[in-house]
Amino acid sequence: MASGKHVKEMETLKEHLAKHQLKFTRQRELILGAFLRQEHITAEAMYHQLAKTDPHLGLATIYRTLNLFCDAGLAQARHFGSQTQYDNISHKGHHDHLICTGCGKIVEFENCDIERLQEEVAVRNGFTIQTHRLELYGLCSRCRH
Amino acid sequence: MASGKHVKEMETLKEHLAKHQLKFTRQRELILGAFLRQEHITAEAMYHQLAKTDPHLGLATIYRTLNLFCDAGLAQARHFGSQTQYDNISHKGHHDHLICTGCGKIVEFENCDIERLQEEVAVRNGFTIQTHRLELYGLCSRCRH
DNA sequence: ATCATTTTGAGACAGCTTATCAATTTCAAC
DNA sequence: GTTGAAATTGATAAGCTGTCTCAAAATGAT
Repeated sequence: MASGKHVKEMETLKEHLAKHQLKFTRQRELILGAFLRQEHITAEAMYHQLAKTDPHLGLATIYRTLNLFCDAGLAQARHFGSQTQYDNISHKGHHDHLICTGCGKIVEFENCDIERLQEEVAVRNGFTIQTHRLELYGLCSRCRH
Repeated sequence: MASGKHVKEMETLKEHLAKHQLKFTRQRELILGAFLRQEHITAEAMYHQLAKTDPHLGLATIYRTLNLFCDAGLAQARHFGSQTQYDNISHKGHHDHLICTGCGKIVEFENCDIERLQEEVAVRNGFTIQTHRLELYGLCSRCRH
């Protein structure tokens, strides 16, 4: 099928399936391919996205499969607002947000020093970080008057 | 009423109410008092807690009021699992969270260095920080096996 | 090809949160 | 202190996400 792009992840999935007596299906292959193209996505969004090419792919199957990816260590569920975001673990370059409470403007940033300190905090508490979320709320220069 | 314990927060609430043509009610005062005694709580938990002394306080009112506190900057909503936790902002400065994606355990921490770096990022982008949210997701020592 | 086992799809169902609306409360103006 | 427009409340209905159910289909070892 589709090029040798996501071979490593496909292998990870197959290993997980084998280890748990689960089967490799057309749907699981399809959903993994679509998932790996995203940085993060909701089940609903993927449902609509895949409906174009696969109208009969059920929403329940997508939920089940994304949760399977979490078990296999390929994805990570994050609850955001009222929905669950499934983050692509293999996708690096995490970006954090500065959010203006006045006008809603969002500025993305990255800061290695902060990430390093986060790692220290985690280790000190016996945690292994998978992902994180950092949002700074405040007023941008325009809104501060 | 209840001692001069949460005067500052009560003032913050009253200012917010005045600014938005909202009214100061018995329920809002009651819920704020109960809320400030917690570090974080769910609407459901507060409902049961307050039911002992106020059996006719509606769940919808608690949700509405906790969301109001978020608008007023007294609370911050955090979605975990299928529920929403309302964090008490005023509680000892600001605490961030280490969240175990395996068992749901939450460890709170504070780190001045991270806060300082956040401030730097904000200044560099012309922002004045009002509050922030930092959540580290990963596996705790037990769940890592 | 056979067949036990797993998976799928569609919809029913369940948990958490918000919307609805008549009755009540607040509060500013008398 | 009354009055009355506007906001709030409580009870419940409705909405949204996500999971469960189960008959039909697909998988994969033999």
